[in-house]
Amino acid sequence: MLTQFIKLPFKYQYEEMMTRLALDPLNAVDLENKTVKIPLETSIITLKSTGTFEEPAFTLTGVESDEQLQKMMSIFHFNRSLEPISAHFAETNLKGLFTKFDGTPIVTDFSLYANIMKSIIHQQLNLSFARTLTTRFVQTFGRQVEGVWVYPKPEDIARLDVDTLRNMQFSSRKAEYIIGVSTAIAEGELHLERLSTETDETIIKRLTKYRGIGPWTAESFLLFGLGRENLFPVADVGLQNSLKKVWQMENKPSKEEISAHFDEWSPYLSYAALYLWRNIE
DNA sequence: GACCAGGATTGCT
DNA sequence: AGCAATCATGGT
Repeated sequence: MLTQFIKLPFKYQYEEMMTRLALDPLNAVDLENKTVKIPLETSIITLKSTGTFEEPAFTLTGVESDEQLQKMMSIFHFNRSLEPISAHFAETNLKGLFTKFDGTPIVTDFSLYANIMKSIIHQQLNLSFARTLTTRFVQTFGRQVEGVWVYPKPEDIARLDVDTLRNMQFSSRKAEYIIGVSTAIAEGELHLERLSTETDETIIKRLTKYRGIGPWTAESFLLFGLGRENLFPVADVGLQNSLKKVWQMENKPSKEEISAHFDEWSPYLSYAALYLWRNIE
């Protein structure tokens, strides 16, 4: 396919989104040229911004199939408008946040397996060390396509032993989780793409059966793997801290104090979470 | 040096 | 069902 041209009928914070992507050293982001290279299967697709916040426009090069095009549209939230979401939250107690961060999309990870691995690695670690570990993981076991790092295949990770990861500063428990989940995927027992058509509840139930995948990781899969719109990880400390700030509280709010607002924020709970995270970046 | 971090599991009441 | 200890290590 030739170059694709895309125009969006809604406001979109491309530069801000790119800056967030650039926080992960594995992402091939070029802020000067406003491009990012995305590895899909064996080819690299380049996204470039040619528009503005008010009138977003983009070019896509390297797309080889309609399926890849749809995948890109989905990853970057080009296929659904952000306007109804802004309108919805303008009537809620998060109005200020949604004014301030208007046009922030949910950008999903580039592969479902990458999402799960990244989440397990990030569990309980501060962001900077978590990124170090993730980068080390990908650059040791993954591969490069046209200069862009790609996560390894589950089969490759399934073959590792715990000590290999331990020597790379993974805890043995984290190493067990990573190898165990990768093994289940490699053997076909856990098929993430097939699972992705199920309901949120079913997916959480299925995923949390595996050692190393708890509620936080399962919810992260729904939100940043699949881009599901209506969930709020109440157990996430970052969200608790953000709400404490927004509501000007002495202490972090309890799960009950948070979930009391779910009716008000639904059916876009995920955006509430995303904009709250942005509030503490 | 304590305490926390975009948690999860295990074992104990 | 609910709590506490445990896990490894870097950041503050």
